[in-house]
Amino acid sequence: MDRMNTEPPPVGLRERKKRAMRARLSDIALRLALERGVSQVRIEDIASEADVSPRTFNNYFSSKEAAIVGGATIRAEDFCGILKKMPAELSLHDALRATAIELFTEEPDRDWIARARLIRSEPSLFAEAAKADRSIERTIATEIGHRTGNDPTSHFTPRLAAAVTIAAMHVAVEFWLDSGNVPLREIVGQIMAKFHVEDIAPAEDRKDYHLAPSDRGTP
Amino acid sequence: MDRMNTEPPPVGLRERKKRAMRARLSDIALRLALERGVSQVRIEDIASEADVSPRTFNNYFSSKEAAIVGGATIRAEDFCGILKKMPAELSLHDALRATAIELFTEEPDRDWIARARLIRSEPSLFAEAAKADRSIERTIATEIGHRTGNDPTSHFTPRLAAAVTIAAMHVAVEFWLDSGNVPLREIVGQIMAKFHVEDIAPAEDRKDYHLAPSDRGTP
DNA sequence: GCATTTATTTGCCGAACCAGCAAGATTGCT
DNA sequence: AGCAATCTTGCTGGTTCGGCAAATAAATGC
Repeated sequence: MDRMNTEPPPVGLRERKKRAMRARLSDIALRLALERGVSQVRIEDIASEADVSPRTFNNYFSSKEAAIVGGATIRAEDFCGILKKMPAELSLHDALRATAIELFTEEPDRDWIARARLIRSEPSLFAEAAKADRSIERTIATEIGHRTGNDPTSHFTPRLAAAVTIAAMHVAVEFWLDSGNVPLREIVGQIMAKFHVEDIAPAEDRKDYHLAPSDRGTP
Repeated sequence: MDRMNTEPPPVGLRERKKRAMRARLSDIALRLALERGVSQVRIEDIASEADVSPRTFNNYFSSKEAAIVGGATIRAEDFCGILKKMPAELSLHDALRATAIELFTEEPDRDWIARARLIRSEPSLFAEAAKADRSIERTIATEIGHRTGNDPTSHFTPRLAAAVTIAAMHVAVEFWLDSGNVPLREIVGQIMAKFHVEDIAPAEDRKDYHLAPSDRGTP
């Protein structure tokens, strides 16, 4: 009866608790890492601050590095969401540039900045972040392929566009971290204007890599 | 007197043994990982095959992942060496493209291919490789800065050029691994032609931060 | 040569990581 | 309230990885 509205649509209370715990562990991990340095943080420390057992921590994250980085691992959908809304008239590169800029319209908050700096200063964190980036790149490549009407499996253009875009955003963030108080979106805009990825030319399709029908068995 | 030629210039016997051991451990690690899968290889296994103690393994590599990936970590100097020799008349992008192509003139051997595949299939290895790539990227960025006559610290162009070039080479390799028997250098050439990084324009130095007069015209 | 210095190998150790397992506690649904 | 699904937790064992110091090997000096 009156329960109809109270239904747990995508978010049951259980799911929310789970996400909250994940976020909390991630926050604590980040804070401790900033205070003491990554190597001086033990899983036990994080767990005890969160009032859970160390074992529980490992149910959420497979390493402290994953916890520290993990909070920032939601961007791929954002990017794709924005890209999807870009008018079809735009060239691929213009669309990507606009997307990247829009992704950073609001300036990052303190935590995001601190995390970004930390990731770039600690190789173990950088490695962890790279793992995440890999799947992000694939997601974006798929979306680009969707937009340009071809499949990342048989054409490299989507993959290339995704890879260079991500690389450019990384450079932008890194440069921004080192520079003064210029808005990040400015730098992103400038950097995305400093290079150019070609949209796929329908003519030079799969002809030049004669790998069309066969191959592509096991990657 | 006659000692002048016999001096141990870069290579003492000690140094050679060291490198040989490093290479041997790396080879064994790779082979075992290919045979059993990375997670089924223990440090002890590698060490015992190499007839050294496990402790010694850790003197050479800080993890088995590092050992597996480590063999392929010499490329930066190669790239820079080739880039240095590129005629100054070439635009930056042309130079980078030519460098990338030359870097892959000889087709990779079996081991290289196997390692490349493995790295791309195992996240832990991919992460390790990413760590290495980071310093490679910096080295290349410095070299590019040297060529274009500006400092990666105060300008983002060298960093951007390095980052997108590396990203492109990765895409090329990955695509090549999945595709038939097209020469790798072909794919590298095609991919490097699908995008373009601008050489730095001496005019738009650091001034244009935060004024970006509708970005320089892109044709 | 032989002694000295310098670098490497090794064993021993301990702190820490991390996943499987099964019991106990929570939550969701009816 | 009762039942099923899920989450938490302690326990555990295998593994990692670096510090330390003694033994061993290589390079240097005399």
